[in-house]
Amino acid sequence: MSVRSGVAEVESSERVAQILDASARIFASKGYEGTSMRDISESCGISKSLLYHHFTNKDELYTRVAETATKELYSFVEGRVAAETDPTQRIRAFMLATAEYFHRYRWAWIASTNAFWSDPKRRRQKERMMRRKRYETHLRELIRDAVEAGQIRNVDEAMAGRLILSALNWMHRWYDPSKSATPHEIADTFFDLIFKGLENKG
Amino acid sequence: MSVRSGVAEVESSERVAQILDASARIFASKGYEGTSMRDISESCGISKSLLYHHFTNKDELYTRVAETATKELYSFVEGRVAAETDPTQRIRAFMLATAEYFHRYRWAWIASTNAFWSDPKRRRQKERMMRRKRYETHLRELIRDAVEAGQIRNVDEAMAGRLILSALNWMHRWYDPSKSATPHEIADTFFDLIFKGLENKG
DNA sequence: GCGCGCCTTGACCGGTCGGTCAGCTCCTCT
DNA sequence: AGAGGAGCTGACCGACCGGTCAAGGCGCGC
Repeated sequence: MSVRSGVAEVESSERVAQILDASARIFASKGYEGTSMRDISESCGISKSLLYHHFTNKDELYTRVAETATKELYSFVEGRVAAETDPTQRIRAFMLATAEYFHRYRWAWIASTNAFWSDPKRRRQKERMMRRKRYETHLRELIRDAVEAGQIRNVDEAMAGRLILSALNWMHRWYDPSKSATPHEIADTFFDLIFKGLENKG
Repeated sequence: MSVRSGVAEVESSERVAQILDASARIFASKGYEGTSMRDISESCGISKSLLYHHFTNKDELYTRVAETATKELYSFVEGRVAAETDPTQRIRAFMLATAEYFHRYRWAWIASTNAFWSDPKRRRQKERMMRRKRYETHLRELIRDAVEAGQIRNVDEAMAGRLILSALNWMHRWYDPSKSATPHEIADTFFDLIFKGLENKG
C-alpha cells in the first residue's frame, strides 16, 4: 500500500498515517464489524500488537477514520460558499465543495457513511449528528435565501435540500475514479439538472 | 415481535415468516457481520438450533431477506409504469412505485442496501447486480422516451437517471414513518422538484 | 399402544475475535 | 558505557462466533 488515500495527510507519525489510510480502505469495503484488527495489521505489514501501541482500541481507530470524513466538511464547504455572493451560485458552491471533499477523503467518507447505522458508541454518533445537522441547516438557509432573492421558486427548502444531499450522498455508491467524470463535474451536472429541471420549456 | 414488517408475507410456515421478519430488522440495524445468529434466535424467543432447522446457514437467511427487497421490484415497477401512457407520467409512476415498494419492504430494503459492499458471496451479488442493472436501464429508457417525445429537454439520461435513483435510494437514511409524509408523497415531491427544477421562471 | 415425523432444545465444537503482556531491538542523550 | 524510551513482536487470553448433534416432547395415523 504505497499510495495515500486522503486520511491523515498531515499526521505526525508516518506509521500512524499508514494505519489510518489502510483502515479507511478496509472499513469502507468491509464495514466496522467485518473488519478485524488482523486485517488491518496484515495490510500494513505489521503486527497486531503495534496497532494497539498507536491506538487504544478498534473503536478509537475507526473513530479517527470517520472523523476525517466529517470533521472539517462544514468549515471547508462554508469557506467555498462564502467566496460567492449570488444566492444561486452559493448553492452551486455548496455542492461542488461537498463533491471535492468527498473526492479527497473518499475511503474515509465511505467508511463513515456505511457505519451510519449500528454505531456502538452513542456519544460519538450524537457528535456526528450535530455536525451533520449544522451542515444540512446551512444548505436550507442557502435555499431560503435564493427563494427570497426570487432566483428559485418557493419550494419546501427541507425537501429541496434533501434532494440535493441525496444526489451528493449517493454518489459514493456508483462513482468510479477510473471513469471519465470527476466528482466536481458530476456535482456540476447535478446542479444543472436540479436547478433547471428536466422539463422541456421550449 | 408481534408486528410483521413486510418480509415473507405469504410464507408457508408461520415460524419461518417470524424468523425472516426479525432477521430483516436486525440485519437492517446492525449489518450482516454485526448480526449474530444468537441475536436473531433471542429476538424470536427460540433456540439458535431451530434457526438451523429452518435455514441452512446465516448466509441463506440473509439472502432470503435481501431477495425480498429486490426480487420483485422490477416487475412491480414495470407493472405500474405499463399502466401509464404519457412518457412523463411513466417516469413519475416509476418513482412512485419504487417508493411504495420501499415502504412495503422497508427493513429488508435497508438490510440489502447496507450490505451492498462486503458481500461474501460473489454469485449472489452478480445476480443482484443484474436485476439492478435491468431496473436502472428501464429508467433510462423511460427518460429517453420522454426526451424523444419532446417532454423533457435533451439531458444525459444516465445522469438524470442517477439523480432520480439517488433521491429514491437515499430516502431510507432519513425517512421516519412516524412523521407525516409517506414515501409516496415524498417521491411525488421529488418528481415535481426534478421535473420542474428549482429555477424561478417567472 | 405404539411407532413415526416434525419442531424444538441444550450441550458442545473448532475457530476467530478484540485485547494484553513481557520482552526484544535500536536510536538518543548523558 | 549505559540508561531510557519509542517502535515493535509473538505468545497468549477469555469471549463470542457460526455451526453440529443426539435426543426430548408431542401430535397423528395405524
